[in-house]
Amino acid sequence: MGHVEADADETKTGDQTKTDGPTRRTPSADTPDQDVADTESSGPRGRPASTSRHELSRLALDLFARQGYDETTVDDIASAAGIGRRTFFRYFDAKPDAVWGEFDDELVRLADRLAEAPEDEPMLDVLRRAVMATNRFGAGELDELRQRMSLIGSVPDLVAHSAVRYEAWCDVVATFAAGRLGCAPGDLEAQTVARAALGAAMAAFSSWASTGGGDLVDQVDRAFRLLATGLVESPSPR
Amino acid sequence: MGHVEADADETKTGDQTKTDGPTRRTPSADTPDQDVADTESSGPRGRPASTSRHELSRLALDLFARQGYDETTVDDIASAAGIGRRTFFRYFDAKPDAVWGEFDDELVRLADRLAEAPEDEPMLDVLRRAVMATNRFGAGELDELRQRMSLIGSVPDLVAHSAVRYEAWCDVVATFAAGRLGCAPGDLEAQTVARAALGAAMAAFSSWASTGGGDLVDQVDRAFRLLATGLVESPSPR
DNA sequence: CAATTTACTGCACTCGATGCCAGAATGAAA
DNA sequence: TTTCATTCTGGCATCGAGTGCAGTAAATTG
Repeated sequence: MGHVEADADETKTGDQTKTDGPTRRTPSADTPDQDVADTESSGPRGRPASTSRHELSRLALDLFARQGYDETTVDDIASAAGIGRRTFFRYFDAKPDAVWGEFDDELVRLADRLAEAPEDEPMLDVLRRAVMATNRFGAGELDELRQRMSLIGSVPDLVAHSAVRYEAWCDVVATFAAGRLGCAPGDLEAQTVARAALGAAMAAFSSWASTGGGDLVDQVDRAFRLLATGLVESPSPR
Repeated sequence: MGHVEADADETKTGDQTKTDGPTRRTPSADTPDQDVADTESSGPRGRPASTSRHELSRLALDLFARQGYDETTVDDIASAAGIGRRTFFRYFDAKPDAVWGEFDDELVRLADRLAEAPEDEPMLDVLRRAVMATNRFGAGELDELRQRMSLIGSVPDLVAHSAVRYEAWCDVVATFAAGRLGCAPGDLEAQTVARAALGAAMAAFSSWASTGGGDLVDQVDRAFRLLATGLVESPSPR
């Protein structure tokens, strides 16, 4: 059970996954753009957050790179950030989450792109383009991304945790595929498409993160083209 | 006594993954076939194990089904089995491992089948048949398997842990694919094949475990055929 | 200043996991 | 029988992740 929640009625009130910080919007500690407020000068109401999710993430990543993931305790991260251990868990549900930047945001973007695609564009083309599009990063972010992906692929604890994230990704794709195929997201066809697509994306990431082999988006492109040709090298590719 | 192999510098110190019990061979507690020993009756040397991996697994599975995975502590399992908590961890590296029966054995069988396949049989056909073959279970085992897979797919902790197991599966397939494709197992092509195949297998399991939809082997068959046709329904050529 | 709102954090606790080590149960050699 | 080597057992202590609770700190508004 579990996987695909086909319905739309959102009965669950729970605050789902922590997306930003203690409440929801980053107060100002990270992004210096608070001019977008209402007409009047009205900062957020209560005590301002002492750090930000992104700040913590960067800090943690740094420690992981230096002394290893398992050798870095949450206490280490917290005290390095000048906050209490308990506060760390207000920003992240779990230690591994610090490695997954704003993954949830990317999920939403992916879903949007899939939904926007013209109906007559072949399913796998839509998927390929959408995944490519959601993985275009600026040169500045690329290094950090590579670091994240490398960790995620090598540290057992992170490999394990990644499954939960990837399953969410899968759900998005399965929902899209189900729409195209005219079946339920949980059906074999939609699930196969979704999980195979996930496989292609993971292969691209894996190969990109380990060997410095070229452009990430290009790897995604190649992996998905392989998928579309039944995993046989096509005679006349690009 | 198998291959004792005294000398030869044994660089691999780690006892790899616990495959059977405290040492390596099941003493006798579970499988009543010890006639394979030498001519003489020579039971194992030290104190006999008080239970077996399989016994513990069944017991744990039972508790999980009754009170839920998270609600069942290792202490619960241990005391239900009449052993100490510490002893549980002699049989299993971690709590989730109790749900994964003899997965490692299946991995070996898969690798064997892949290696035995004739060179001229198409790669995906070999994969499809091999996965199907390693998933034929007797009626007696099917219920337990369904229970396992259902847990693995629904309990977050188990979903997470599954990634580690599946990665081992992927490695086997990637090695095979690399041989067929003439590339390294870590290359994009082999990785894509391996992870897409894993996706197909997972989709089959998922769909089989959730909906009582028919035969497991048949689901595997269909998922892999979808893969081979570029994820396009192929009953009638377009 | 008081009230309100929001964030921080220490404390206590549960549970998974691990190292250490004494002890128990067995077969074999002396 | 005694002794020894071998192998499994399991209590104890310890660490780290994660959580509920309760109290505190900092900001805005009136």
